[in-house]
Amino acid sequence: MANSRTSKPTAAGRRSEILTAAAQRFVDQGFAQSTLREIAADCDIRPAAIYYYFRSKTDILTAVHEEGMRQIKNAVEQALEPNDGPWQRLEAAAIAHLNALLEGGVFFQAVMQEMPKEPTAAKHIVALRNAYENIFDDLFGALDLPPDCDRRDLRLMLLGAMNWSHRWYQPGGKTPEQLARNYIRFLRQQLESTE
Amino acid sequence: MANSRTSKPTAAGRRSEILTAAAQRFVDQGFAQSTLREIAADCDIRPAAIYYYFRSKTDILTAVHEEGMRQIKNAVEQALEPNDGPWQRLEAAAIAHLNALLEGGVFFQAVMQEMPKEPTAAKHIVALRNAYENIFDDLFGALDLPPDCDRRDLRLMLLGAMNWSHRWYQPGGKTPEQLARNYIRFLRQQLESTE
DNA sequence: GTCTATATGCTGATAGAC
DNA sequence: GTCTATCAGCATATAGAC
Repeated sequence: MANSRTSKPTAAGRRSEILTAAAQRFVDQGFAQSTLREIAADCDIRPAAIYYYFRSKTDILTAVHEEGMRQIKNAVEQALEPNDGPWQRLEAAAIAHLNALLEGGVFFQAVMQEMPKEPTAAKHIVALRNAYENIFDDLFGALDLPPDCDRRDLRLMLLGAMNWSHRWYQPGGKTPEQLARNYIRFLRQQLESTE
Repeated sequence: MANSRTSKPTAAGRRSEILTAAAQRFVDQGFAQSTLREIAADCDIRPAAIYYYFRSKTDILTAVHEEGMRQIKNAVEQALEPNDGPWQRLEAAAIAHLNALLEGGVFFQAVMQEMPKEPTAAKHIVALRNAYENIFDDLFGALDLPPDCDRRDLRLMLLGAMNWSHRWYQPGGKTPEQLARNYIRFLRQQLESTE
């Protein structure tokens, strides 16, 4: 990584270099097991230099979450075609979500692994996450479903199944896209049996 | 907890007292953030005394997993009535699983939160978990499903949705039983559309 | 503005007392 | 057999150099 031997690696890209290294460590080892020393070593700087760019270790995790949520929101919104049907739109969102989680950048993967424990940071992150999940709320709201069918439970089921998949996913089997299509298909029977 | 002021609290129950305190801490704070000092304080013993009962901190986590897997296997197997239909049996297993995860003892909750990272311990735990998940493999295998329906994906979807639920679950809303019934119902349309 | 030498406290674990 | 005083090292973070 880090083709940082070009001109001045300082200042501009350094902060994002630290952020990427941290996100990778958090994904691989978890937050608590990742030390500032390791992260600094990954960036060829001294541990204490990190404190010029971030106020604390928790601050780094918070920044990782912000970047991860920004990326996934973009990815899903770009995948949505306004003229598609509601099920197609939901499927497109699910594919984008699962692709980002299983094969995308480390930031969103880090998001799904561990939240900041510190209360104020946690509250901030939860708000970001809710804003993202609202996208899925709208997508489920647009479906034509039987009245006894709890859309919230449906959404929780789909997102839960997808989010949990990064615990067992191994590249080489089904692709994220195939997996997402299947998950959607399983739920879609619900609709088709009423028509 | 710990009505340990009866006669000799030593030796016999002490190991399980440590194990329970550790499991609780792991659930509340995660493995790395939980210190032996805290666990010892919970049991009114000195930190180093733990080493009489366990070889290392990782050993404690491994023991917690073993106990958790033992408990969930028992709970699910006892919930299965041999004479019920395949969907009823699957539903009963899902209810038992989700009940244990969301309202049951701390051991199974700890299991779902964090695996041992040390390779040999991890391998051992993965084997235990596979043995448990085979129960669900059998339950899905007994269903009468369309041939193009991948049972493995179905199982992964159901277990993923359930396992993820302990990230957002708050007592007071839907009960684990209601939730499990809904998850099963969403999948079950699959069968009914073929009959 | 950018980074470093260094402090302070806490960690898991050991060697050995009762 | 049961438990404790204590170690050696690493954690994050600060005060201050360039």
